[in-house]
Amino acid sequence: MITSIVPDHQEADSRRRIMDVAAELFLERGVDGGSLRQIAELAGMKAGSIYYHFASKNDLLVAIFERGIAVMVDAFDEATATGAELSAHQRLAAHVRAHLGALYENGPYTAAHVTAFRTAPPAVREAVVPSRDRYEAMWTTLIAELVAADALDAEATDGVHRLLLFGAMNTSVEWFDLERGTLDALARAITQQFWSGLALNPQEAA
Amino acid sequence: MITSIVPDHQEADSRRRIMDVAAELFLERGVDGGSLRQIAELAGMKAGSIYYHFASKNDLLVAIFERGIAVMVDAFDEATATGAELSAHQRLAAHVRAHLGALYENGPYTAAHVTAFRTAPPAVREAVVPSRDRYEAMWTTLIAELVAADALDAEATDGVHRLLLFGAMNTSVEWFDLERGTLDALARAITQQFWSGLALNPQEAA
DNA sequence: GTCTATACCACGATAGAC
DNA sequence: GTCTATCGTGGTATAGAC
Repeated sequence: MITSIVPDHQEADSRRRIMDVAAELFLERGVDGGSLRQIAELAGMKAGSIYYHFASKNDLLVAIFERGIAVMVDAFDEATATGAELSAHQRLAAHVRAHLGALYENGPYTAAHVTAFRTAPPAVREAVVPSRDRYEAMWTTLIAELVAADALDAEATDGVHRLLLFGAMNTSVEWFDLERGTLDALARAITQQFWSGLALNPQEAA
Repeated sequence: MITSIVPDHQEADSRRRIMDVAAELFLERGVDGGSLRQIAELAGMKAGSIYYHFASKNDLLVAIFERGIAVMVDAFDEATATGAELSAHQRLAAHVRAHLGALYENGPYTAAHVTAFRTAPPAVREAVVPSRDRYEAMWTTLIAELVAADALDAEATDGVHRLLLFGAMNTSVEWFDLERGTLDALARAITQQFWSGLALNPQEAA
């Protein structure tokens, strides 16, 4: 095992370890349910030491939520970045899959953000709102493009259907288990429900 | 104004008032964010007095969640009870509207259950699981009937699509505002998305 | 049925040694 | 960078007067 030559990475490592265990705890027990004492214990230190890395619990929350949003944004960008020519349906499917990947395949940050945000202190919520809005705008743009390409009903542009899609994707953290199903299958189910619904004879919808 | 003849309803009234303000508080701030001191103040009494009506905060939580589930169950039953002959699409629409009614038109109980359940203590969650399961079973049966009537894709019977529908309906408490939109319109949007999707040319879905 | 008073504990946060 | 020790606050819950 080779020891790094640069001075020492303890600070960055510890900061990250705190965030990792804290995000997991907030995801499971909520903002108020996860205490700094528990976080410290899981991170292998004492509660007071956390304050070397974060000025307050609120600061730690903001850092975690911002990271959760950054993970979503990165996933969105990567889904777009495939050089291939994609159909409208394929584009939507790729972004749904990417969002689910952010929720389940890149640490607990996005899932913690989605579940714990609503009970965070107002100051924390306000701090991350701009980043949240930026991610939502990416989806608004995507859906507008699909509508403009004559792929989707213009009704989708009013935002409600985007929010319903978010609801379906995000609430999956309450019941989806990676060990009992694949993300690809879940993404297909969500995309299908959004795209063409489940009716055998859709025209029945008077 | 006539005063009741029976001894006095103070106990039942106070108990209900505590539950009302507590449900609202749990809905807004989460289980740990709503303290018995705040609840007592909103209910017009002191914290210690709550213990005359509930043995513990957990007991209060269970009572609130159970009531939230009962409100959903009642709404479901009433949606079914219309004597009229309904098409499959109309039946689904009626039940979606009823579920939204439980979330928004019958007090904060169902909304509190939907948002605060996940961070409640394990003992509380376990206590209400049977009631939750009973409500979910009602939906499972409904969807199975729609599938059997050749109205829905058999895929809907695996449960995933029911959970996605729940996610779309329940997450609306995060963004839907009764003063800026009607429940009827929201119910139509959700039903349409579930039933026939948003694609103009669904067959594109390869 | 509600009050006052209080026990006991866990919380977030700070100060200063090492 | 982490520790120990501690402060002040606010949490749930209980006892007993009224």
